[in-house]
Amino acid sequence: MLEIQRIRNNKEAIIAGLDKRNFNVQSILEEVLSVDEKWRLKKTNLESIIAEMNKISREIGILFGQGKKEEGNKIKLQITALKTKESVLKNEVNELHNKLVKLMYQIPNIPDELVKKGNGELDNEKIEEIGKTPKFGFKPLSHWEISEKFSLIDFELGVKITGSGFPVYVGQGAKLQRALINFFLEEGEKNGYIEYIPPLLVNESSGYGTGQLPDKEGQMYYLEKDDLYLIPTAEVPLTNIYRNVILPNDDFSIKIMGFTPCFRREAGSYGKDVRGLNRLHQFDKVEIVRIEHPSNSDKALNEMINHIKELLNQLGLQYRVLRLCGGDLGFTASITYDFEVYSVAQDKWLEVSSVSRFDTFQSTRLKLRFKNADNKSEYCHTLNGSALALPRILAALLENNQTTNSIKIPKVLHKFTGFSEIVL
RNA sequence: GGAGAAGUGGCAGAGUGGUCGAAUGCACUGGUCUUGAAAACCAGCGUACUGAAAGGUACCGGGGGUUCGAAUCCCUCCUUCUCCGCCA
Repeated sequence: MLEIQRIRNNKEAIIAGLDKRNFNVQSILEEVLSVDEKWRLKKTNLESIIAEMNKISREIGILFGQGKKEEGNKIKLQITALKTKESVLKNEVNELHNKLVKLMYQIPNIPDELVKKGNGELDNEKIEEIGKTPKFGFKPLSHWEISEKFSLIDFELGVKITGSGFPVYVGQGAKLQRALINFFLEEGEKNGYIEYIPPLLVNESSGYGTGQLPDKEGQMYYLEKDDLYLIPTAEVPLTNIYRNVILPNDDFSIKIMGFTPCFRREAGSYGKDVRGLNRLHQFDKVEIVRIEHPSNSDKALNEMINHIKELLNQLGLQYRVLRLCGGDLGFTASITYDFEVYSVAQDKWLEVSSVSRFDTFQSTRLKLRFKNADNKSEYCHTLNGSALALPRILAALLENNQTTNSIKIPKVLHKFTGFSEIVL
């Protein structure tokens, strides 16, 4: 969430920034400021009453210590009036604070200067497009047709075992999947990321820490019996490693990654969007996360972008990079670049990665800080990105590398798959 | 799952109702001494909110309660350890 100081001091800039999201924040901000002021006033008031009570209590202690019981009991009466005042004020302060937090949780992150105002997908800026559209001498099949033809993925079996959106990878399909995971992890390692295998279920605090809660509650699977959520992305457990952490100095750059399955309810999705591997309830992903000094977060973002481009280059996929407009930007991000690969058979761009900088939006919730040169704590910047999400990469690989009787496997994967093509 | 014990500052470890934000040791930082280092000695050494500052407030696993007053008593949850049961 935004720092309250920032709201106090930069109201106009925040309004202008959020206008790019078409988010009219003016009335919320005004309410925040007025609640904040009332809250601080009442709190000061309350604290001075408590201070008075503490003082009297201490005196009572001294009197009792000296055996002056009667005098002590006499003073006790002074406190009764203060106590009533205290409990009333305490309720007011709590109420105001809850109200304040609730309001603050409604305010999304301020978009970066580079982010353009826009309504949705159509207003995203294309930054670059790399690679060529493959040519076929025949009508290319969709990946779900290929999966069936070569027995790589069994969607119906998934329906039988669980339900739609839970595909079963079989034989060489499974191995290809595993190869991609290994390839992504190995590239991450080359780029200095430390690998974690985190829990796939997280508690409520973790959900709040990275911002999935409260605004994306419906998107996550929830286990009521144990009060736990299935992770929608490894971002949640990975970033929460650093919840409530104060890094000891200002010289740090934390690079971590993890492969996990991801679970998303995707309520409301339907039709051709969910066909095949396009949108799943369970999918695999390698996620990279960085914790950075504010002055280094832009550099980190660029490194991440280059890292992802390199992955796509090595896989030989045609792709484009988009900078999301304000309207399409996620709640917690200040800037996001989406990577989309082109699927010939579907004539469609498929999102395979999303790299975001959150500035201090997550770290304020996480209470993730570092000690600066003056030994004061400051909030870190957090960033994350998919490197990469598997299903759509697999879809594009199958579709773009098909011949009439085989699938060619990109060279970089051979050492992981043990085969260079899949044949009928 | 059942029975028991325990959770205190970076670590170790006192404190079982009153001036305790918390003894002591170690670690760490600064200083004295020394050619330098070690040792010794002296001093400092948690976080957050609020305030111009002085100060105030909160925090002894989390939450709630009793009390004029809680690290200390009560309730509840979490975690760790020991024993039993079950088990990949």
